[in-house]
Amino acid sequence: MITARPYAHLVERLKAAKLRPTRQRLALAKLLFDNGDRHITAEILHDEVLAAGMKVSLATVYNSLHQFTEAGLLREVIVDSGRSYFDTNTVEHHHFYHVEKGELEDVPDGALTLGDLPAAPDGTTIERVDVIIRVR
Amino acid sequence: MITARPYAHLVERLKAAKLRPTRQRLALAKLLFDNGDRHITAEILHDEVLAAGMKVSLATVYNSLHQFTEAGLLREVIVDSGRSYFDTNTVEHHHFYHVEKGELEDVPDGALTLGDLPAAPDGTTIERVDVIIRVR
DNA sequence: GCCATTTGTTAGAATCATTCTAATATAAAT
DNA sequence: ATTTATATTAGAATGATTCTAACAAATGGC
Repeated sequence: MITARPYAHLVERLKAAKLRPTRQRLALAKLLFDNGDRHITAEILHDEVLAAGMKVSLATVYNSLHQFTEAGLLREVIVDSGRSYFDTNTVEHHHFYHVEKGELEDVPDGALTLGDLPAAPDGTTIERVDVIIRVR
Repeated sequence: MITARPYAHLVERLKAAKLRPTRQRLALAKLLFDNGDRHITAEILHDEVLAAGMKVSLATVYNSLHQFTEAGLLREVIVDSGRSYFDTNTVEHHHFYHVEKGELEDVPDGALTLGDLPAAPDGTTIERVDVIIRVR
């Protein structure tokens, strides 16, 4: 809930993830988590945080995105060998990737059903399954 | 077929793709297409071509991989935001990706069936669908 | 509470994968 | 064979990402 103290819930969220609620992380968390579902790159988030008038280096944006991902607050989506996307929707789901615009979009829940998965190779375990539908 | 003139079939293959059969491209084509199905990165292919005693720059390896892909001789597989993999099997199929080893493996034909695809977003067309099964 | 020590965080500099472009080589035309 | 056009190569430049040294915050002893 967003109250009179607009960072209180973000402070709690970061603490719960065992990350100190620093000025930089709070600025990033606000952009990420107070704006509905988002698919974002480090570069774009960095531009946004600067546009909001806060000084955070690009390296810190990268560090934070990875820490948030590790903590389960974000999910990394790999669709482009050249830049990483991060998704604020951490529930297992799939994606459309608009190749030309470089934009990601969720496949609506239940719109895609994956049959039985094949057995994982010798001595390996399945960690995650991603379906990427490339559109133009 | 590999005959007494070990490059003849590769020369034909490159010509058919409207690419001049240069020394560099032949060396790369030999490593790629005369060794069964392969999943390879630019870096690895470069190491291999050097190990074979031929001088080809890494930039040329990249150029050639992209030209081969454009010509339909290779298929790019995106599993890692940081490096590109190229697959000599150009038939539509899916992959296991061993996250730790950084190795790709084909999902056996028919072992994975994808149900009906969701409709592509407003004014877009599906170009390609990839399923990546990340294993550990 | 205050200082010392440890632990966590930040961001400038370095690295690595990839692409760009100027130089080189091959092909086509005369 | 020489010129002109086109294709190819690879060194240098770029862009995304990571590393590490400087910095800041927390903890423990007094």
